[in-house]
Amino acid sequence: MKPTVHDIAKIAGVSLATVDRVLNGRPGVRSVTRGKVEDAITSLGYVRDLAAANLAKSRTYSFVFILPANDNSFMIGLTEEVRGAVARSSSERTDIRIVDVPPFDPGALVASLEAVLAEKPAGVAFVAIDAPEVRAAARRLSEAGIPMVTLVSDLPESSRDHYAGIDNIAAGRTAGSLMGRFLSGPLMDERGATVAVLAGSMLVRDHRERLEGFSTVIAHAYPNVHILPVLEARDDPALAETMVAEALRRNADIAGIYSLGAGNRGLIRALQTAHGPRRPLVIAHELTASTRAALADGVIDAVLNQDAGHEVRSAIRVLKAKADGLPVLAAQERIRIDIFLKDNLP
Amino acid sequence: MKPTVHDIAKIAGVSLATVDRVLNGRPGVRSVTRGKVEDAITSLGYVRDLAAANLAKSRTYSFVFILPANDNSFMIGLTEEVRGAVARSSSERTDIRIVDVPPFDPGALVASLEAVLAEKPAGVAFVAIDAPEVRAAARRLSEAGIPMVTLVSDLPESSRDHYAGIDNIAAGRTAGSLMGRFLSGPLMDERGATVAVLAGSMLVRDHRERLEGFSTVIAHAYPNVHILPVLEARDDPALAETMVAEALRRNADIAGIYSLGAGNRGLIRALQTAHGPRRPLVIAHELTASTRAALADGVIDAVLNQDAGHEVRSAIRVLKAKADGLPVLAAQERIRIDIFLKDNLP
DNA sequence: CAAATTTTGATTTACGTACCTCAGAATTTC
DNA sequence: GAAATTCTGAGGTACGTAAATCAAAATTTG
Repeated sequence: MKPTVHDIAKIAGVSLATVDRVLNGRPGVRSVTRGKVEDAITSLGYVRDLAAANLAKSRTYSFVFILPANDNSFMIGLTEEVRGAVARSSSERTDIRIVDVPPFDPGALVASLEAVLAEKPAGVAFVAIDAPEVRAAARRLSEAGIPMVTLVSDLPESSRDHYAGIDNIAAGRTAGSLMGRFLSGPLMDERGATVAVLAGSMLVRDHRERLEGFSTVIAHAYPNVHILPVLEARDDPALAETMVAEALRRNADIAGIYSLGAGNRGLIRALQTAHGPRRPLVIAHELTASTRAALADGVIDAVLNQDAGHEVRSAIRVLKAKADGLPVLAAQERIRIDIFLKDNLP
Repeated sequence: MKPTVHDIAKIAGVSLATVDRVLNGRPGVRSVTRGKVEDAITSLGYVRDLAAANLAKSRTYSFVFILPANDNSFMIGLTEEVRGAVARSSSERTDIRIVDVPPFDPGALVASLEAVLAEKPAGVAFVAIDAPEVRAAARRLSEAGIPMVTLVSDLPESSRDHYAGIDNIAAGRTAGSLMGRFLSGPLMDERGATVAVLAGSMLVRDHRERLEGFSTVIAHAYPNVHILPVLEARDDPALAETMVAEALRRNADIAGIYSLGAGNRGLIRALQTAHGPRRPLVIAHELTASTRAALADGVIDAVLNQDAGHEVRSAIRVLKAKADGLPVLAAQERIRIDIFLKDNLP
């Protein structure tokens, strides 16, 4: 039988009230008595029954998710997943609020974080922007003892407790490796091959890191692949379409395209209307309705994906664990880089 | 405020005891009264608080995991993950027992299932063997109302409630697609390329399905890739080593190897000692210490993996949900086919 | 040594559900 | 219409913890 507070009281020779005072750090216990109780706790191997404790406290975990109001499919999907968690909140004892912020705007994010700080929730998740003022705001939340998880884009060397997202350098490296291997052969002659990179913004850390990983692998393992200057389309489908179309027109020998950001609808349209000598090899990020269709049609060759649902569920689990001072299961919370070819589409 | 049993009693104009009788299907309620209570339940949108109910029942979920006593790294890792779950069992209200069975032995598996049936646990997970007698034993468990989850290898069209494992046909297709693309070019001349397949046993469904997916893609998309007759090494490292060494000796022009089973230690040893004109392209299954090292060293080119930890945690979640008659979150329980290149090793 | 203060014990209520008993009411059966 | 049977209500205890009150004991302070 699992030991209970009653067992502790019996073993320590004190009353239940004193055990409760020790367990919940309430005042009014001499240190000798506290010692006896603590000894009993360790000797019995007591662990508090969280379900019973939460029931007694009639506790709900109040969490805030700060999400950029970006209209690309990935962010919409992410928001949808958070909504799903909101729908499940009653059975999970959570109370999740979604706060929208303008995208790519450090000031707005800081303002939201400050507002959140005032209401003292049990935890906060947000898509980070890598800026000093955001880091400072995060520090204030941390000092207020509010658990914090970054979603999708990280804020390293900050006071956040956890990052629920993929390793973007590894993702970039993987894309580079696939690009190199797929190009070697049919699409590459002795003079090498030219590759274009389409990004959202080099201000966002995840995009920078993907590019870094990609470039490193290409430079080291596939030296005769040349990378063109990065096209920054701000994750905007329309802008992406014109930029890619323009690039394909100028450079007829583009053999591969790596799209490391969002807004792939535009990329796909540009690819479908272009008619060069041969179709370029395309690797993109995030499995959405449009990239999935493009993959099935052979317009895109591979999609690297991060599972938004997993990220959201993981963020919630971690926030709960941190709120309770419990350890997290690292293996369960690692977000994978999914690689989809048309053969393993779910 | 979430409605409670007290609210139902108030709204329905009955006592708490009657509400309890209706909720827990106890006898002694006239159908008119039952109707009033049920109306109140639906109108209030009442859902029973599982945590409180489990506390009141001081319930623990007793689960049995039947695992083949195979000594390859994957099965050892799987068992390890179940052990981890056992370690967490006190905080998760589970009581998990591990039962070992001899591998590839339908009779032994049936005997274990029968033994499990006698003790009436709250759920059973097992690595299925695709045989009629196993299907029959599963039916008996199902008729006894015991939730059942197949792990790693499925028993389709049976009475199991859920399969916690990957889509092996898709895995085989993915391997075929990677093999075809990676071979096209440097390793393939006009005459095509020869590929060897190493399997455990064609008696196990997951191996058959992987081969099926692989062969289909090769036949359709890469017709000038020739597949040699399958080598069946019973997931035994020693046997695998001799068979692969022998095959490489006979067939100097093997350009690729697809290892779709376990026991890759032997394959790797054979590859390291062989010295043909050029290293074959190798795609294997399951990320273990040895395949990971081989991937890092460039002896293996890609590893398809199923996350044993995810499978075990998923099986437990699903068994719990089934035991409680709750729905499962399909997206959360889908086991991914992880693709690892040396660039995205975790 | 008395007074003030701190520490401790005993007891209670609560969280939301399960499960039990017993008495009384309603209904059915004869 | 009485007896037997079936329903229903009222109330309690339990699960393991939280949190409160109040009195009694121990300790410290003056």
